[in-house]
Amino acid sequence: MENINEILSLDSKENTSNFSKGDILQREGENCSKAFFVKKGLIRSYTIDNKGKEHVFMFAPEKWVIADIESQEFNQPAKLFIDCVEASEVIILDRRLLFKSDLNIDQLKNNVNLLSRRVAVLQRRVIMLMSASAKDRYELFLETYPKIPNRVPQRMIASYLGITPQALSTLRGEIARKK
Amino acid sequence: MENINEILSLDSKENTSNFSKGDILQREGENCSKAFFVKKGLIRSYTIDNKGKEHVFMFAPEKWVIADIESQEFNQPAKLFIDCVEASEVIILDRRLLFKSDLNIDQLKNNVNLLSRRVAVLQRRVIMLMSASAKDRYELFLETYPKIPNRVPQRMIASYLGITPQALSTLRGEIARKK
DNA sequence: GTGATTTGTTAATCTACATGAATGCATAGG
DNA sequence: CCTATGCATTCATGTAGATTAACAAATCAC
Repeated sequence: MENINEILSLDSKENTSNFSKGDILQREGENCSKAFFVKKGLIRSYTIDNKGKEHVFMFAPEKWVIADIESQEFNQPAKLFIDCVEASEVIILDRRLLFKSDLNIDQLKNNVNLLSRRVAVLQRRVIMLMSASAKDRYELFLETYPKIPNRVPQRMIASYLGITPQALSTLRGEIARKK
Repeated sequence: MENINEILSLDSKENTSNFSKGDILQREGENCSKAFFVKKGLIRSYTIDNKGKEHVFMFAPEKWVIADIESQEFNQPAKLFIDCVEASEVIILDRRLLFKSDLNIDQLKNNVNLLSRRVAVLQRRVIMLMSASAKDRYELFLETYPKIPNRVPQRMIASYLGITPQALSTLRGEIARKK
């Protein structure tokens, strides 16, 4: 969701809110018509499975948008939690504003591009999850989010990769030893 | 990509082509501006990793659309192969027609919805790949594609699930024994 | 039809990663 | 300041699924 000119132009019409580290913007089960644009800080979305285990779906550093598109699209209560990894400044957008209202052709084309980009990123992630080892996935994470590894606790990175913090620790140990 | 009225309306302007089982519609490395709408039959997309192993990305039975959106979006040569699991009748669409040309507002809104749906499906698949066991993934596959399990070779289902054919065979054995 | 290749199944062994527990550090609250 | 809780790391052990191999059934080529 890199092209953000349009979103920023909505800034004046929408609220910018400030949140502290750990604040929860959306809980599982809630009605979720909101999307969150990160002006400053770092937020993440995640599920909690039936064994109580967290699975980080994505991180959103500055200028990224985060939303529970699956639940919105199927008109279901939220499947994802969204909370702040750092203190953050967030523009809260109504999803209907982004996708449904009386936008003009250029805005709609822009949205088509935003969504295509999102599909592309997810396609890559699915292929990666199916075919790559934990080490390869860690390396792709570093590429995808080059600026955030030192801002995110190890356990969240592990959760994003689909492995345990212990496995990530061992992995990092091996990588460090090789260099 | 369930809402297909618009696509079907393009039918007359576009070519319908017939393919035999095994025919390849797109190869890795090719320029890929096409999307494929399946009128009849069954096609799939997949990657081949650097160890020569296939990973099925998705199946497209009747009325589904398949395309390598990642490569198109980033203007790269195709990452995905696309071929026919069964003899198929396919409408070949130019991606630019679907996403880029002078469409009217309703058509663009429709495309936004198609892409949102696609994002939603991929979000679900990512979460599933991260958190679910092979057995759970198999059950979700049966839900996602209720009509095709008997039309697709086991090895392709295994590949879609991210496991080996042997593991799937054992799994199916266990499920059958329990019933 | 016949032989050859591909497919699905079962079983033995191997391995990447999970799980559980112990330890040293850090950060937070009183 | 001290204690408590959480976090990262390491190690011992467990396990889901990979790998390899063998074989039967199905499909393909001719």
